[in-house]
Amino acid sequence: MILSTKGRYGLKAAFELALNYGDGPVSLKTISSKYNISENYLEQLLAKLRKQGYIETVRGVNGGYMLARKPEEITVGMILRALEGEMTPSECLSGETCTRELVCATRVIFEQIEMGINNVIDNTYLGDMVKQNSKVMREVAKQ
Amino acid sequence: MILSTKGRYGLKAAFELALNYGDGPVSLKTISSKYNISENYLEQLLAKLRKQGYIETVRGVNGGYMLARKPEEITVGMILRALEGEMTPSECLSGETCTRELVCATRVIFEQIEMGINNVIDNTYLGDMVKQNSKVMREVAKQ
DNA sequence: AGGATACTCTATTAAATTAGTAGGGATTAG
DNA sequence: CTAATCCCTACTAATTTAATAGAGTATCCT
Repeated sequence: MILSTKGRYGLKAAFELALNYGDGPVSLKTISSKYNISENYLEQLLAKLRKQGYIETVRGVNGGYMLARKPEEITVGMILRALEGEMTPSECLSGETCTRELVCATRVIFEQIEMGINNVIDNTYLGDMVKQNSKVMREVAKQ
Repeated sequence: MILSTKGRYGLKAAFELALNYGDGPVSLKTISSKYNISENYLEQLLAKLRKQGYIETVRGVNGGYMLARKPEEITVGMILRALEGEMTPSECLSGETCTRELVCATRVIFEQIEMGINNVIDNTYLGDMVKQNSKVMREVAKQ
C-alpha cells in the first residue's frame, strides 16, 4: 500500500471540508462518524494539516474544522505530503545518501515513478474533487 | 518512501542480471558486494523472483543467478510487484473492503495515482534500463 | 456563572512490517 | 572430497502504523 491510513483518512477529511467550504466549521465527530474513522486518530491528522496551514479551527460549542484556503487553492499533493511526508519512491531522491546521481539506472526509474505520481497529485485540487463528485452524484441520481 | 528496500534492492539486482544477460550466472556475492546489500537478505529477495519465474539459478561452484527471460521481456513492474505486492495507493482498489465504487471522490484520485505509477513501471523493461545506462555511460566517458 | 460541546496536546501501546541475521542443508565444478 | 554456491527456515531488533486514553483549554448558551 503506497498510502497509509494517514494519507487516505486525511484526504477524505480534507475533501469533506472542501464539500462544506463556506458553510462554517465541521466537527470532528461529524467527519469521523461519516467516514468511520477513529475520532482521536483523525484529530491527530487534522492537527498536522492545521499546523501546515491548510485548515483552521473554531473551538468551543458549534466549533470544528474548515479549510484555511479555497478548495481551488489546495492540491491533493499538499494534503498527502503534509501527512505522509515527501511522496518519493526511494530515499536517494530526497536524501543525501545517494551519490551516484548520473550513473544509476534504477534512479532514473525512481525519478519517473515520482514524476508520474506528482503529475497527478500536484495537478488535482480539492475543488476538482468537489466538482467531479457532484457531477457523478447527478449522474447516479438520474438512473 | 513508496518502495521499501525489497523493491529497490530487487530492482538493482534484476538490472545487474540484465547487464550480464547471456554471459552465464552471476553470484549472489558479486551482486551484494557491488550494491552493498546484505547477502542473506538479497538472497531472500532473489528467491521470490525465482519462484515467480523471472530468474533462474545454477547451483554449485561458479553458479549464480540469471534472468529467465530476455531483458526486453521483463518489466520493472513485474519485478516490483513480485517483491512489494500490488502497487496500489489504497486497499480499496485491490481489496474487497470498499463498496462505494461509484460515489467515492478519493477513490478517483487513488485510481489516477495508480495509473500514473503503472504507466511507468509497466512500460519500462529491463532492456530499456540497460540501453539507457550504456548511453549515459558513454556520455560520462566523453567528458 | 456553569455546563455542555468541541478542539488541544501528550503519552502510551498493540500489531504489523521492515530489514536484516543466523545457520544448517543440498548441489556441483574441479 | 572440498570449496563455492544456492536453498530454506527460524529468529529478532528496530521502526512504523494505527490507534487509545485522558487531562487541559476555549466557547457558546442559558
